[in-house]
Amino acid sequence: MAYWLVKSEPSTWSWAQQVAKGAKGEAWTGVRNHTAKQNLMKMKTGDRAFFYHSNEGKEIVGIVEVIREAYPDPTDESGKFVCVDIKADRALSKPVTLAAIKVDAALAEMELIKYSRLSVQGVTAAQWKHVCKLGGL
DNA sequence: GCCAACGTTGGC
DNA sequence: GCCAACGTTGGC
Repeated sequence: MAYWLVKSEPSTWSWAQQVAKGAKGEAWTGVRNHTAKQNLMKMKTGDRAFFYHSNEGKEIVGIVEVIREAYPDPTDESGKFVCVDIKADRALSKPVTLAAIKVDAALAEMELIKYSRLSVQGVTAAQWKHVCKLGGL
């Protein structure tokens, strides 16, 4: 199983909205970047991803599960980009902030820090475990 | 195919 | 609100 991190501005799509969708999940649309698209294409059903709030909050707030693998993004008129369906798995009991990630040596290599603009990123197993621990899981 | 101009994202 | 990073566009 692979691990990922997806970013959203809460004003556009928040963790609370994702949770409200329940087990049915929701399409993760709107990716218009080829690097992010490549990551979406690699996602498998059952993979987990951190749900990160950009701009407001700037913290990892929960974990989602991939429930449908990449298919054409219905919101993309050009037909070039894809989306996946995800459902909320569980919330972190304590959100992990960007500030906390930045000062943690174990997380210094996270793409969140290096490529702050990339909206779909890969996370290593070691990083995943560490963030879960910080998050109180 | 190069590169300048411009737009967008997202942290501060 | 500013600015750095970086992707995209379009002229040549």
